[in-house]
Formats: sequence, C-alpha cells, structure tokens
Amino acid sequence: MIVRSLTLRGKRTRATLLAAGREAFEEHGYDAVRIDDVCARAGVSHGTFYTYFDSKEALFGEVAQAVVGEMFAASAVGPAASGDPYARIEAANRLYLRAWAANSRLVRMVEHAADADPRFGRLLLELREAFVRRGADGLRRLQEQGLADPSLDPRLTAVMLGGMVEHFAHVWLDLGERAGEQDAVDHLTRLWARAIGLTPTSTSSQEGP
Amino acid sequence: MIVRSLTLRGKRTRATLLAAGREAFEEHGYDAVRIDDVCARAGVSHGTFYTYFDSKEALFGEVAQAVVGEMFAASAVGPAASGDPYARIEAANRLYLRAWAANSRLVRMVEHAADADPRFGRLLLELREAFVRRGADGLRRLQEQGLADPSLDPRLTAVMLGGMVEHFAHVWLDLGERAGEQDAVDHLTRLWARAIGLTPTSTSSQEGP
Amino acid sequence: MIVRSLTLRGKRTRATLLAAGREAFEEHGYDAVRIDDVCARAGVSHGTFYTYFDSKEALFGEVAQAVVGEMFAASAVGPAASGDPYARIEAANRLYLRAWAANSRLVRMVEHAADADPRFGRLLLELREAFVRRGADGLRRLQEQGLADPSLDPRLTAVMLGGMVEHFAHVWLDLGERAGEQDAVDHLTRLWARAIGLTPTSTSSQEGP
Amino acid sequence: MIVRSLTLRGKRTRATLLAAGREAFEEHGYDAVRIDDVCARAGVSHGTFYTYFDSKEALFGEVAQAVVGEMFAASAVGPAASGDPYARIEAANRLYLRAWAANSRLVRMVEHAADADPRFGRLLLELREAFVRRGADGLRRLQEQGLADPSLDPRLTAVMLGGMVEHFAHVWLDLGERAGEQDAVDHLTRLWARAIGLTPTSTSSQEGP
DNA sequence: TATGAATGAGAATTCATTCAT
DNA sequence: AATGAATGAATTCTCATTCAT
Repeated sequence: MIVRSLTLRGKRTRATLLAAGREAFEEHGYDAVRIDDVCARAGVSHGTFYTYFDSKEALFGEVAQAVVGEMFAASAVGPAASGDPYARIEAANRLYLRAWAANSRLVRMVEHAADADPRFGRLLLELREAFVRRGADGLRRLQEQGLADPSLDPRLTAVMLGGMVEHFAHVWLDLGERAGEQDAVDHLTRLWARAIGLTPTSTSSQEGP
Repeated sequence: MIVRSLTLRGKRTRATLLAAGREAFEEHGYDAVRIDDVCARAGVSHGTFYTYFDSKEALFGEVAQAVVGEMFAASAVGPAASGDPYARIEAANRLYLRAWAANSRLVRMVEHAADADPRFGRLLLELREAFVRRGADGLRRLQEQGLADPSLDPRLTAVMLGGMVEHFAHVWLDLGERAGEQDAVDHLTRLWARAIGLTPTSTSSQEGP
Repeated sequence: MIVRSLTLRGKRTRATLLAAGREAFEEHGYDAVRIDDVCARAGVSHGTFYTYFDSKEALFGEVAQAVVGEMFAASAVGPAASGDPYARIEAANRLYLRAWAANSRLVRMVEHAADADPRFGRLLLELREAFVRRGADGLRRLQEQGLADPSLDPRLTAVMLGGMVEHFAHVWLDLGERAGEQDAVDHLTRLWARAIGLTPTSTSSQEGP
Repeated sequence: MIVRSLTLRGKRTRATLLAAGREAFEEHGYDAVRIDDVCARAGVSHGTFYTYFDSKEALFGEVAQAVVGEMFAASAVGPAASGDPYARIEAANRLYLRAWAANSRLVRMVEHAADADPRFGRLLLELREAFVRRGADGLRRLQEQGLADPSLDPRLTAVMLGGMVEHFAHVWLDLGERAGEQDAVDHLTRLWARAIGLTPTSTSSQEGP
C-alpha cells in the first residue's frame, strides 16, 4: 500500500476503487466479493488495488467508516425543525427509516464483521452511542420540562425506543414486513410518545379525536 | 449422506456431530469453523461427517432449526401465567431476554446466513411470525377488552414493540449495554404497556397513580 | 498438515513427496521449485502436499535434515580402518570428497538457507561440530602419542584443515577445478599430514624417502 | 535504462543508487531486497531506478563486481613486504581475513547467485583464479629456491591452502567459531608453511628451532 | 531526468468434499 | 459405519517492471 500523499490521479483512482468496493459489497456481501470484482468494476488491474489498500478487509473498513458517518449525518433532525416534541420525534423516526433504507445492507455487514473484528464493533458502538445520547438528551429535556415521565431512565429508554425504530427499519426494509411509510412512522411515533408519557401540547399533531 | 434409517449407533454419532457443530459454530462463527474442527470435537473422522450431513451448510441448517425452536419454546408465557396483562407482558419480556441470552450468537449467525440463503430467511420469518402473531393476538384481546388503544394496528404494533425487546436483548447481551435485568425488564414492560395505552387493572403491578 | 500417525499408504505418499522434493531442489534450487513441481513429480495433487507438509520451507527442512545426516554418516571412517594415522586421514579425505560429490548442491542450499533462517544454521552447526570434534579428537590422540606437533590447538587446527578439505570439495566438484581424485586425495592428505607435523611411522604409506 | 553518457547529476544519482543497493543487499539479502527499498534508501522514486539499471539483477551484478574487486585489492601483499616467505604468507593470511570480514555477506551472496547465473560464476572464478595464481606463483618460487617441497603441484596446493584460509574466514567470521585474530593467523600460517615443507630461513619469524 | 501510477505474471495455501478401503 | 488419503477449485497478495506525465 502506498504511503506518500497522492497526486490528483491517485486520489481519483482510490476514490473509484472505494466506490466500486462499496457497490460490490452492497450487491454481493463481504464473502462473495473478490478483489478482482472490485478491480474490474473500477477498471483497474488488481495490482493497483494493493497500491491503495492493504487488503479486502482494509477496503471494507473504509467503506464501513463512510457508511456509518452517513447514517449519522443523514438521521440528524436539524435544529430548525419544529419545536414541537412530537413532531421532532416523528421527523427523527422518518429520517432514520430513510437513512436505513439507503444503507441497511452495509450496516448489517458491519454488524456481522463486528462479530469477528472488534475494530468494527467499536465503529458501531460509536454510532450507536451518538444515537443513544441524542435520544437520551431529548428525553431528559422533556422530563425537565415536565412533558415526559420523570421516572424513566433516559439512557435505558433511549436505547430501547431507539432500538425499536432501528429494528423495525430492518424488519420493514430488509425482511419485507408490509407497511406504508406513513403508517410506519405514525405508529413508531405514537408508540414512542406514549411510552415516555409525552404530554401533548396544544400544537401537537398527535392522533387527534 | 445415507438415506436409510439409522441404527442406534448411527443416531448417536449423528447427535454427537450435531452437538459438536453447534458448539463450534457458537464459539468460532460459521466461516471459521472447519469440518475438521467439528469432527475432532465429535471424535470422528472427516469421512464420517458426510455420512450424516450433506454439507457444512446442511449441518448449520439443523443447528439453526434447533436454536429457533428453542427460542420459541423458551419464550412462551405459559397459559398458567397470571391473567394480569401487565404481568403477562413482563413475564414475556423476561423470558425473551433469557432465551436470547442463551442463543444470541447463533441467532445472529442465522440472521447473517439469511442474507445469503433464503432458506434461513424463511426459518427466521417463521420464528418472527410466531412471535408477532402472539403479540398481535395479545394486543387484539386487550383492545377487545377495552384495555388498550383500539386505534393501533395490532400487527404493526406487535412488530415494533417485539422488535424493541429483541433489539434491546442484542444490545444488552451482545454489545454490552449496561443494565440490571430487573431494570431492563421493568423499563421494557413499562414502555410497552404505556405505548399501547394499557389501562391498569386493579391487580396491575404498574407504577400506580 | 496431518497430525495423526500415518497409515502405510500415507507413509508411502509422504516418502514419495520427500524424495520428489529432494530431487526438485537438487535440480532447480530452492527458489525455482514450485510446490506444484514437487507434486507433479510425485504424482499427487498439490492439496495432498499440504496433507503432509506445512510449507515448502518445511519440506526443505526435512530434506536438509536428511542430507546432513547422510553427509555425516557417509564420511565416517569405520573403526576397522587401518590404524595407520596417515591412512586414516587419507581415507577420511576420500570419503568426504565422495560424500560431498553426492550432496554438494543441497548442502550449499542449506548453507544459503542458513543465512535467512537460524534453524538451518543450527543444523549446519551440528554437522560441522561433529566433523570438527572428530578431527580434533584424532589430532589430540596423535599429539598424545607424540606423532603430531603438540603446540597446535586441536580444535582450531581441525577447523582449518577440515575446512581445507570441505572447501576443496566445493571448488573441485562444483566450480570445476580440474584434478584427478587420486591426485586430490594425495595432496589433501600430504598437506594435512605435514601441516600437523605427522611423524611417519614405519607402516606409513607416505611419499617415501 | 539510458544509454547516452550521464550528466554530473545523473552520475551522482547512479552512484547513490549503487551504494544504497549494496547496503540493502548486505543487510537483507538478495531476495528480501525490493527495488523500493533501494529507492527509498537512495531517496529517489521507483521509476528513476530503471533509468540507471536494467533490473535488480543488473544492480546486483555491479555490486558484486565492486565487491570482488575490493576483495582482491585488499588482500594483495604489497611488494614492499618483507622478503621472508613465512612473513609474506602470514601477511597474506591476515589481509585475507580482514578483507573477508568486510565483505563476507556479499561474497556469499555472489556465491549463491552463481548457482543460478553463470555470469556470477565467472566473476567468482576470476577472483579465485587471481588468488590461486598468486598462491601458485609464490609456491613455485619457493620450490625453485629449494625452500618448499618440489613434489607438490603448485596450483593444486594453492587451491587447497587458499581454500583453507577462505573457508576458515567464513567459519570464523560468519559462523562464529571462536578464536582470536592472532591465534587464527598464527595457526593458518604455521599449517600452511609446514604443509608446503617451508624450510625456515635465518630471518624467519617461525616457531624457532 | 524524475516521478509515481499502473500493470499482471506468478505462487502459496485452504478446506469442503469424494471415494477407495 | 467408519476411516483418512486424495482432490482441486478458488483466492489472495507481492513486486519487478513499464510508461505517461
């Protein structure tokens, strides 16, 4: 693997290889991907692959890193979002479902890789931690505002309800559980809101009469 | 692989191999297990393996079948359980957590195998379906009794809340999220109960007024 | 590589592979030999090779061991040899030349391998040590009998004169220095004998008056 | 590789590469040296290497040539040396030991390379020939002066005794045979002198009456 | 002259599976 | 039923060398 800083051409080749690898992993799964597949897709010889990556695993490592980064970025509810708690939860759930739709296969591959290689486990842990903290902070705020059940442990609750959304995304998008997006988001949000004892405010878009 | 029915000795050898395979898969993961490992553990030669199983995959198929069966059996709340809805949910959650603790690695392996082989997908689907149906039936009954929000789709809700428990089991037991069992079961149950709008009955052990 | 003790058939295959490897190394040198060459020569598939040997290096290790053993055995002057010191030296020199003729290429390969792998260095050291000790013991005996210069260090002298023979064997047999065997043995022996100040006994076959 | 004569800058780069190659070969051995290592050491890029050398082998060829030249030059007993035959032999032995100490690894590499490539064989032959001729001429002169056994074949004797020194140098310096330089030179010289029947002259520094 | 990206021939090794005994 | 020797497809990775810039 190359060490020195790359020229423009080198950077391009590396990026091509990375993209090709991502596609290949997504399509065929880690085991089924051969270095030569990636190279063919990228249009370079397999010697070139080793100019930029140490091994198939190293390539996957970079793909995983990218995917995890995207997952997190994609599911962040902007600060501009409505101040209404219910609406924020709803927006977060919708975003997560969509982010998952775009990356589910790869994320599951990272999860599997984590079984064998702690490096991937750490990557996943960081991602999960970010989500959990985000959820726990949100809940804590609601509790402080008297809008949510103060007896719930914020972290544990965030882990559980976040897990509900994550797991549903998997079941829905990967395992083919049938549901419309609107229905799915609605149910997830209602369950979440009610679970934490969210007190509807006047602007709430909750289930109505 | 032989077809005719087995002698007693044959049955024993087969069972030994199956147990050895299960242990090996559990310890090292699918890819890392070599047929030789299994045979060494079972104390038979390579050739013998193929007397009883068509392939490594076939062995794993049987292991998976067994695990899935155990998972389902282990997590069924007996009919003798208290009639109190909250208590039933609590019992189910506790049982599921424990069943998962006993089988998580193998279940995850089955999940991963399902990515590549639809046969395992089907197996998993059956398991999930049984859980979902059980959960949905329970909810429907509560709705009919006027004890749960009637506007919730029973199946979708069961998928989501069941997923919450399943996912938490994974996070807690495999990924090391710290929590005590009592706390975990309590939170899962409270979140679940409140999410479906479970109206406390007089015998409820819920958090009270 | 196989661990359990081999059946007759297994032993035969292993021996065939070992012989094939020895020939291949002898003919083409370590680097140029491919595992497949050895297998083709032995008439087995290359998978079979790995049933019996861990690697090309391991195979070479066994070949080296064998060659070194043969070298030592082949150059031992039997105790039955004439008691005449000069004749014994002469016999040893002749035997060494012949042993070298049979194994020079492989011995040189071991020498080269020793540069990279201390294991081979040790092997060679043992061989050399045996030769040196044999030579030193012989000289010491002659010194004690008053037949050789007592001021010479037996070990150092044995190393030097033994080296003379070893090196000449190489130059003569490998590098093509022209000489007849009789002449070669004669000169080596006369130089050796005179170098240690060997006093001719009455039965000496030395160069006469 | 370029053909036209080099600019000053070109010469410098070439020399740097040659020196880097020599060091690299000396440290790691032929096989283990990658062109990249040499280039990194020389501070130039891969491509540049091929501006000056046709191949790795060509580089080694030049290194070998240089080493062999140095070996010969370094071990020549100047004409100014004492006219005493014993002293001349002693001086030559000491010089040879020292020259070998400086170059043993590379010389052995050349020897090994000679097994596969006759070009290196020829190089070595020339070196050896020069030594042998020098030794044979010396012996012939002594024989003519009546100072050495006239029945010895000068060339054969030179090959053998020269080999004794060369081989001892290897054993002592590369294989770790323990001896002090003075002892080593003393023994080599005494054995050599007595082997050829060198008659001490009055000025001899030999071991006395 | 120098650079460094690209090439691809080449070899080692693993392990599920078959089959003769 | 059991054995274990034999098979060979499959894949990774290295590094000397070429060549466009």
